[in-house]
Amino acid sequence: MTTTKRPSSAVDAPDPPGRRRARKGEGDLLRDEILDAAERLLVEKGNKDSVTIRGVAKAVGVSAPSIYLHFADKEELLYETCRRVFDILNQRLMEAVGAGEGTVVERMIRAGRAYIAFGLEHPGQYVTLFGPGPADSAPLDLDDSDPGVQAFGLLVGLLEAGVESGELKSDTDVIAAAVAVWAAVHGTVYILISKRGIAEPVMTIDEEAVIETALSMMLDGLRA
Amino acid sequence: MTTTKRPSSAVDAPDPPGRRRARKGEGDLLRDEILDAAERLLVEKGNKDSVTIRGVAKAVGVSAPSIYLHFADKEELLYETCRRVFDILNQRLMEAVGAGEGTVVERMIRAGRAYIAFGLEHPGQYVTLFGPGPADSAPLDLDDSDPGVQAFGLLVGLLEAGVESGELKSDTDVIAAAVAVWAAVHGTVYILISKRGIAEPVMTIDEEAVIETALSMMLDGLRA
DNA sequence: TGTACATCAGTGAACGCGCGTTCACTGATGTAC
DNA sequence: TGTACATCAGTGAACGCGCGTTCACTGATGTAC
Repeated sequence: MTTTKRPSSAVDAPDPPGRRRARKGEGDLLRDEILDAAERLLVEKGNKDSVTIRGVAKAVGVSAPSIYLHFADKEELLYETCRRVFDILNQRLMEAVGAGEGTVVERMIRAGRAYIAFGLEHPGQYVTLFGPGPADSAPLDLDDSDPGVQAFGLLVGLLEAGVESGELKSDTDVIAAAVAVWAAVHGTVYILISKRGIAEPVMTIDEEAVIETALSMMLDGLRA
Repeated sequence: MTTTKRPSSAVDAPDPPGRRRARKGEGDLLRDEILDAAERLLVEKGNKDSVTIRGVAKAVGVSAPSIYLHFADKEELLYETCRRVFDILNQRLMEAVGAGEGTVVERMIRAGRAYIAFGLEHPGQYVTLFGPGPADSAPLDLDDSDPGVQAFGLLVGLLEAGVESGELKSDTDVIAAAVAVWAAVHGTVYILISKRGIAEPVMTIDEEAVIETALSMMLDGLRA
């Protein structure tokens, strides 16, 4: 079956060293490989600045300028990488909230758990999404298609439903509460990520217990 | 009074362009100026990597190699900068907890408020202290002199006192609860910092309302 | 008080490095005739 | 079916830049005699 005319390169060799060049219509194949590699490196380094165009190219097994065939510049590459990840998070949140009905409180717990689980599974991507952006970044003009805006809207909607149904305190400022809830789950993810491997020698942290405490704190404070 | 022999330089000119050289015993003066400048730049850039040795030197009005007269390398400079900031945070927390007695819950509220206020006042330093460290950073071996360990101990002690006095739930896992509480206040600081200037066009966030909601959520969840 | 000297704070030039990006190119792939 | 050609994916070399850090130095300050 090895009917390739290509000389010595192993036929099905893993991509990185010596990949097959894409056929004519298949330019987007490399694009996806680049995004995969960028995401992988992001997880590994846990830091936007440590992901370099040259590093991504090397990971894919391609020359650095090839990246520019698919992305205008480094910023666009990182933006697309993050967007893909964010879309997955959003999908998970929507599944958690939507699937099976239950009370608003139950749905919020499910959403919170899904959010935290996602963060702990994808620490590198998470930090990139929600970590401190470079201070010089122009205040992005968000619109409704932005996945962050969508996720936040989901949360606000949930809180509004809870207030209406009487499950949550009637005097809740839903925007402020949404930010506070987001802050609580975000903080939990963040602290657990940061402290992995740092706190270990000093104390062991029961991640499950922290998550349960955080979630129940959150809801006891909101419930009517 | 302008008895200086120095020729044209303005006598009391602001430091940056053309500072007076330190006298013999006063080498530490520059050290402090360097730390001040590093802290200032950290706040401005909000990012460790954007603070450069050359930038700090320029801000002080001194050549880059001068930095090495006072710090072994960039890492040490940044570490010392952070430590100074962390000591201030710790002091504020201890003041908040200690001054005036009150119930454990009241003291925790004061501490939480002090923590959040500190973070919002010093966003650049805060992010540097608690932001994602470089992934390659060796798992620091912390000891009891570390200000982070001290602050965490303060929180754990407070929670233990609350459990003992009956103010907090008797089955509280104090370590997990301490992490969760820390996560909540950290998350609040972090989200409010990140969203300043980003969310603005889309929605205005009432920072005070968020803080109050977060603190009360936290405590309603812990209270017996 | 005057002078020679050690000490100390700070400098200018240079190093090697990795970065993002550009440019002119190569050579395989598909298409028109 | 065979050949000439356009298109497209990808490359190698080079650019200018800012970085952390080192090195041999300068010149003011204080001290010993």
